[in-house]
Amino acid sequence: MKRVKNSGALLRVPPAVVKRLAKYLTIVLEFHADGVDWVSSSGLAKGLGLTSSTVRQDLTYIDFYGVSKKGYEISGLCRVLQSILGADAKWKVVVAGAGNIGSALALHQEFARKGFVIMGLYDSSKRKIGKKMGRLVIQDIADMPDFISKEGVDVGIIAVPSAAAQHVADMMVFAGIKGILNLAVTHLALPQDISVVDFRVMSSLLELTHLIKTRS
Amino acid sequence: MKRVKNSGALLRVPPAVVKRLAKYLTIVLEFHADGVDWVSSSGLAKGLGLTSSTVRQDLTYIDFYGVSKKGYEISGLCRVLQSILGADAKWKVVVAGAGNIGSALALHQEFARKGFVIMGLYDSSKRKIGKKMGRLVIQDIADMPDFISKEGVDVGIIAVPSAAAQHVADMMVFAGIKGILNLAVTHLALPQDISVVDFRVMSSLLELTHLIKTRS
DNA sequence: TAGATTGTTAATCGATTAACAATC
DNA sequence: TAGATTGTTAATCGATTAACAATC
Repeated sequence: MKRVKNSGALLRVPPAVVKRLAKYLTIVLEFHADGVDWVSSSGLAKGLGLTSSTVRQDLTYIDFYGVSKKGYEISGLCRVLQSILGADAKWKVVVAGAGNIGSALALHQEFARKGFVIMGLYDSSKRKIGKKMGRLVIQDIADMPDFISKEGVDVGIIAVPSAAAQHVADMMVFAGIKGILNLAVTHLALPQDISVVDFRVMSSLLELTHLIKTRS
Repeated sequence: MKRVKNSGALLRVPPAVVKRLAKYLTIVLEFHADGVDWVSSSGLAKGLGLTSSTVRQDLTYIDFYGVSKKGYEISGLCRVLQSILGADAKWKVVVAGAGNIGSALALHQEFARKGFVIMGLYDSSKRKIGKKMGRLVIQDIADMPDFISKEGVDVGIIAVPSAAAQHVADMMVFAGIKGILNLAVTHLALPQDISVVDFRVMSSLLELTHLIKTRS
């Protein structure tokens, strides 16, 4: 068992692995909270519905080593996973679209606990602007770009209707946003250096109904 | 160009393809609403950030044929995609967990428009039970299983805290649910014949922050 | 006809799994 | 020590892309 993985490079983590690293982090945080100190690759696998081989292969991409016969030390694993995912930093976030889902995310307690600070909630509807949502007041979306630039907001969550999504994304990018979580069904055409992750409940539901129709 | 694809079997659609079929459906419905009649594989690819080769390969799995030089006839493509995804049927849905996100999904207009009928919204908090959310009244989660069985509910959306998720899922399965959309961070251990799709905003956000940290 | 676009095959690329020496 | 579990390699499996004859 050599002390250097992948010739020490730790460069690009494959997309499929990144998706799972977030799962490892959540389960390992739970173990940590429960006072568990060590976990094996098969323990992680069982908790997440994976194979132990996949787990060990995945952990190959992070700068952390297990111990023969004991497994992985949980607090260290937490720290390294948080670091690689950026979960050890504070992220400034704005939400565009104060409909049911946008408002729910803006109020979502989990975000604050995990270092995502919701700085603003925006909408274009005169009827909504000025309304209080928890500790936030819904702002005019026309004021969003200045706020993003001035505060150095990192992440924009797009929860506006499909037809407005590209325009809102363009506003965010122009104002200097670094990444976008896109809840709208529209595909966003954006510059290469802007990170985008799509998050669509309707797509997931249709994936589910297809599975149901074809069983298993 | 033969008239039969994949020796006419049209059996299993690979998971990666299923995920994209939902995207094809949304964009094709938009085109349809805009009065467009035909779309080429490169037109679809451009709108979704894919290659035309991927699009043609994907459409190989559905029982629908394009026409040389014209592309794909949109209304027919809609119909076949809806059929394979189950979007042409009505689905009975319950939501467990009346927090911000559960309530937002229960009120989400898009669901009703797409054939997903929210039949009930459940919570275990005495403080919430009885409260009105739009046209729904929050019910005691203890009454959920009977309702699922009696009404033949197809899909359960789990939006309860992590610690309760497995228990709620077990209740749903016992009552005869067919599929679960899991918003909780916990991995659900369930029988093989129950379909599960995970849908986690925190995972997507961490995927995004990792991307931001590593640029591109 | 000429040109655009399909469906399909084959090649490439990436992800997962199996196997096992190293090791604590 | 004996046994459990790691990290790594190689084999398998699945997904994407490239190329092109068929065709309208």
